[in-house]
Amino acid sequence: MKKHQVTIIDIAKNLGISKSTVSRALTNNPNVSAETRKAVLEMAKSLDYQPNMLALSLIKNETRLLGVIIPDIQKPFFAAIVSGIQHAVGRMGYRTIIAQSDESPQIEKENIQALMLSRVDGFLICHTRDTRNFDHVKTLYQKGFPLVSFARICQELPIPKVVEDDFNGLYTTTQHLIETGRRRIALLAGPKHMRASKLRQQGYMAALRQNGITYDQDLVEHTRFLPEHVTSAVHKWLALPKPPDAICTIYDAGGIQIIQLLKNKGIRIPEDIAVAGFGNDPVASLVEPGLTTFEQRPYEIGLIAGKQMLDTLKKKFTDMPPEITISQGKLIVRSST
Amino acid sequence: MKKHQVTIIDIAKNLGISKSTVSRALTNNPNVSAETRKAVLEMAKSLDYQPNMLALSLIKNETRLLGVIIPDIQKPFFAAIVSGIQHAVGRMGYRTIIAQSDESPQIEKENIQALMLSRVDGFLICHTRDTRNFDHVKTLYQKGFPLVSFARICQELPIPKVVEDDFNGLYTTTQHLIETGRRRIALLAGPKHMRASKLRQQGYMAALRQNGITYDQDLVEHTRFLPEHVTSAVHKWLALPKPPDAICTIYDAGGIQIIQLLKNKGIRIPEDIAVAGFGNDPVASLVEPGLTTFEQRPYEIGLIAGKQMLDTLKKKFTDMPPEITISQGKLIVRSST
DNA sequence: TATTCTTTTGGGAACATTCCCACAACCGTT
DNA sequence: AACGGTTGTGGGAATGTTCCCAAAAGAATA
Repeated sequence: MKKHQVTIIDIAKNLGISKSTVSRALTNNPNVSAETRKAVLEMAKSLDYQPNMLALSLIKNETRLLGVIIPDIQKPFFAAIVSGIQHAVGRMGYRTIIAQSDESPQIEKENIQALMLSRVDGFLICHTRDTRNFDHVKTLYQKGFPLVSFARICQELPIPKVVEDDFNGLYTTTQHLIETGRRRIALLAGPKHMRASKLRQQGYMAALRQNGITYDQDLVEHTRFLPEHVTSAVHKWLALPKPPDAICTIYDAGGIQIIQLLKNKGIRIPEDIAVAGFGNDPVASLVEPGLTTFEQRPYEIGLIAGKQMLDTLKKKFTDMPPEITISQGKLIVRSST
Repeated sequence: MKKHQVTIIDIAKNLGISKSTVSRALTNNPNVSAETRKAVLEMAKSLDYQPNMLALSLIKNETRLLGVIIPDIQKPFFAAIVSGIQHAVGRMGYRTIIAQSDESPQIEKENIQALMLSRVDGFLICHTRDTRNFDHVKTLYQKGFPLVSFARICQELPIPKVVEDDFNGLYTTTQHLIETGRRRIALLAGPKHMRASKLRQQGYMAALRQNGITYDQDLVEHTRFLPEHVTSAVHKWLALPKPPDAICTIYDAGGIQIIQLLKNKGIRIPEDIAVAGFGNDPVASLVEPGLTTFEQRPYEIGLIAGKQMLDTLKKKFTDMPPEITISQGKLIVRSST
């Protein structure tokens, strides 16, 4: 079944020369006579020789493979980032191994350890919503692996980071809601410990403060991005003596679910309650009414992250501590507000 | 920067024993005394030894890496398949390198050649919508690479194939439209040479025939899945002396676009024209009206394809020619029909 | 013709690991 | 005491490649 693979030694034997000479001919080394090179190239072609990258990797200790750790490839946001990363690093001959953590910190850790053993040349990591311990990434850092952190970043290491326009996104969205006459604006946030959620909430609070609206703790709910959390948050808000006249969320899927819930209850959007999201997922424009949302460009985030990885691999960042890069976004107003 | 990596030779030197013995202790080979094994394990731990999979791969000529070739990871259909594949093969310690062809047959070919050089252990391939020449896959087959073809399959090789419920899907959908009183049913198909498109069209035609409806060539349009093709098809149909009272498509994105187009023209759905899709993309339930569609389970397709790959790797299919597997679907009726 | 310089080639180490073979040490049996 | 068996260990080949060093062959100079 599996026949002997053709090696440079086979070429050498067939031509009665040494493997060193064959290697030179194949690698464009100048120290070969023109006729020898020609003979080697022809023989390589006729034997259908394929270089064995494994042997090369072993010598150079470089695989040209990058590990990409994401929670879930089925989320359009992550799929777009992966696409961006691949297009950025593919030009330089790097391939990516995608590993999904399924939002489990344990699996995230296992994936990283497995890819470390596979000797990938670097890691691009987006943590699970529950990752709070970063020891596994610190180990990577100590071992000298090039690292780039994106979206849900690790702040405890001096590595390149690419994030969304968190603060500004919710600041702008909240500002827009206030400008359209809303005063009791609820916020569907994420896990309390999560950096992006905290920043987005700060943007929301800053807009309220700037417009002289007092912050009402009852109008802010924290979720772990699960549908049941959204349902209970909405029910809680609707049961308030003074229910909100607008709800903004830190993620589109939550906004879309809220639209469905409110429609089912016969509540008019945006007349009774306005709804806004974050991210501009492909679905945001398809729901009825269209979801007002702060656009993010995940593909661009991937491109930037990939670029940063290439720079790190070229050791451009030997001294200067790598900065955090914010991918700008903009508000897209649709009929939900 | 990059310090010397710890090898079994370092362990051997530190303990004053040979590398063979260290190797045995580390691989649970029985021919080591209990005390030696203990000493080796402790030393390995204290030196933070990490086995080098590259060397192992070189010896065994096996990387535990699989190449997955898809057109576009940003399409939910392919993202779900990838997820299924990963979960199926991950259990057996296989990792996947995802390569996107961006619907370009040329890039598809280049990706396959690059991954071949990287010595992946097998390929799971979904071709571009324009791939008609399969020489690159035949080369792979001749070289003995395990192959699995899914969704847009290559029919010219005796390899495992996993496909959607093509014929039945459009047969059932068309049948449903007829049962709800439709008589002039248009079909938005795909490229003429594409197997899935042909089969789906056959399902559509079979349902018409069985109900005594004569096939009208004017009601069938072929697209390359681009939005502009959809627009011109719809315009053409609406300009007919007797426009259709239903439109079914072989992909959800087309159906959704048609819904938008008709709504913009003030045409009522489903009263004036009913619309049906294929695939049950996540968005199908979110548009208004909800898109009736024939559900496919891409995650399941991925699981099956991954399973078939594992079987092929275990050489289960030495003799029997591998069959084509059809992932069953079912009609989901929503308010667009 | 001898000497130096350049070009081309071959031999072997190195990368990290496993596996086969040989040998030593120890044990029990005759 | 000699023999056969088991158990633990070391040495070296093998995987496919590159790279360094030495040497051979050829060309150019004195």
